[in-house]
Amino acid sequence: MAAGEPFYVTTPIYYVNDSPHIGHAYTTVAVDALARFMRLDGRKVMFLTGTDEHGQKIDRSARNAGIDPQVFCDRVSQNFRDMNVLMNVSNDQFIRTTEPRHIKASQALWLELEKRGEIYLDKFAGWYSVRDEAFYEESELIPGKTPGTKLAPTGAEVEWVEEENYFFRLSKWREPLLEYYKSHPDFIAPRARLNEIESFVKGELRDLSISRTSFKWGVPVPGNEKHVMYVWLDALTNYLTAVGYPDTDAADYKTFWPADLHMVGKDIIRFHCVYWPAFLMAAGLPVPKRIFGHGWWTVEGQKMSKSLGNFVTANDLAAKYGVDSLRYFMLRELPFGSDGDFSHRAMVGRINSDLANDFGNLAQRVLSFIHKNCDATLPVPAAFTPADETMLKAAHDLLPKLRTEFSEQTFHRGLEAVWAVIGDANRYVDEQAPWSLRKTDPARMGTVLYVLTEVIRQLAILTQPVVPTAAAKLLDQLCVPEDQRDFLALATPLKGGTVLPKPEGVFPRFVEEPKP
RNA sequence: GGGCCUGUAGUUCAGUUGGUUAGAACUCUCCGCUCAUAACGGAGCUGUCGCAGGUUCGAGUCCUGCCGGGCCUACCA
Repeated sequence: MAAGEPFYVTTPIYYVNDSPHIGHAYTTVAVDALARFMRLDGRKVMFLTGTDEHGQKIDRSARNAGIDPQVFCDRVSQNFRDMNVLMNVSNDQFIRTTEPRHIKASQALWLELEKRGEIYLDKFAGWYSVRDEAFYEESELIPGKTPGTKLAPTGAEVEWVEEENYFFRLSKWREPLLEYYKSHPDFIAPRARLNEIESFVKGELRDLSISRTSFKWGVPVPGNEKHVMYVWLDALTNYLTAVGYPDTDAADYKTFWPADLHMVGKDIIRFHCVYWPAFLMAAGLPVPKRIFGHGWWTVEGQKMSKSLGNFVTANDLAAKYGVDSLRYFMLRELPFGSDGDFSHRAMVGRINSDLANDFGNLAQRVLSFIHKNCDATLPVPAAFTPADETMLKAAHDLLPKLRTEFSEQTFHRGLEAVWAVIGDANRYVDEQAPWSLRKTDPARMGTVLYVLTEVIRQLAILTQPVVPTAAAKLLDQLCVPEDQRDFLALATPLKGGTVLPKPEGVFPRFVEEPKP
């Protein structure tokens, strides 16, 4: 991949009806790790996240709280910004769908679709769920608790709605979508999601209702102010807004569109893999390169829900386990894309085994040895032995491997590869036994310590995307200047003779609170 | 009803186009080391690879049926 090549990656915009929980943190952290990786690899990155602030649900929530919807959105949107700061997220932009630039972009996209004959006005009637933002067939409904009421299959309340709606000619895009999936086999990931989407599109694709008249909290439809735009049309457009649309001559638009990756939870892949590319094709705009639908976390084996009261916020977890540990856990614990379980036991296992014992202790045992036995000075190496070369090569071979894994979002495999080298390094310490060499061959001891320190430097540089704070501390301890921490710097080895500060552990063990 | 995915050591998972004694990590046991965050290294233990058939010289790996788990989607009421 050429240096300076653009990389545009997004999280979904989060619906401000929720407060940030582990699921939001998960998506954002994955994208953050990817964005950091690409920046370190010399790519020109645009990392976008933000909040989705329109729709009837929000309107009602605000009204229930007795406040203006905009005030409500301001308040809740701030929670997501706070989460980003807390989780050490390096987003380049934070977009809100209530911003003027976004309203402008959404209306421009609407007008473009209208101009191309992709939108028509029709009468629509059906059972509508405010919570799900969706219409249901009569046959799908289940009886509610009180006689006469009906519920959606999701358990949400539905109401009979009759209104005049604008429709998008989705049905027309069935074939082009199927062709696009076929010619872009990496468009939908993981693979299993592609099958789902394909079978959905192969069925009957109905035209999509894309406006509402029953409430006002949304982007007004240009030319017909009785209507506001369907929230998903409004929401998806955020990815264009952020790069300057409708100004297709804008520098950011030209650089970054189409997006390289939209990372989303598996619940919203249909909107991203069907509606979004259809809107774009219909508007004559390029389609994003890839949609990744990741899985869900359960908590201690149970589905997370408000009613069960096991709702885990990002704040709680970060406070309890630490931000780096949490980030590492989320990306390492399960194959990225699959569902997984978040348990205290598994979390502590990762912290203590992988971070503290393997990586943290490797750095500590080496650096502290240098501190005590080499006047705190990094030794100048003599000629390398085959064992040294093997050790160094293992570290050098990581970057190409990580490039592959990160570009496919198989973060767990990338981390596994890094930890394999950490294991090699721990073995190398034992085999070389610098504590014995200290008495028999101090020069050789120096070379061994140098090799280890150099390997630790590489490991620290490579783990920055996942554990940015700890990796930075480690690089500080190696006296690596701030501008020597990108992947290009991997090729420039440490210079012997540097005086190193007294080392401190960067990954503390998690110690259980004694039971009272 | 149709479709997709899935069921492998106590746990979480790998197992490439079917090929010699089924692997890793964590846990556990023993041994070694003593630089280090009671950390590191080595060895070992545990499996009828969901069940039953079939194809094959040979199947965890392909086919059929059944059982269990998850998901998408349709329809009748």
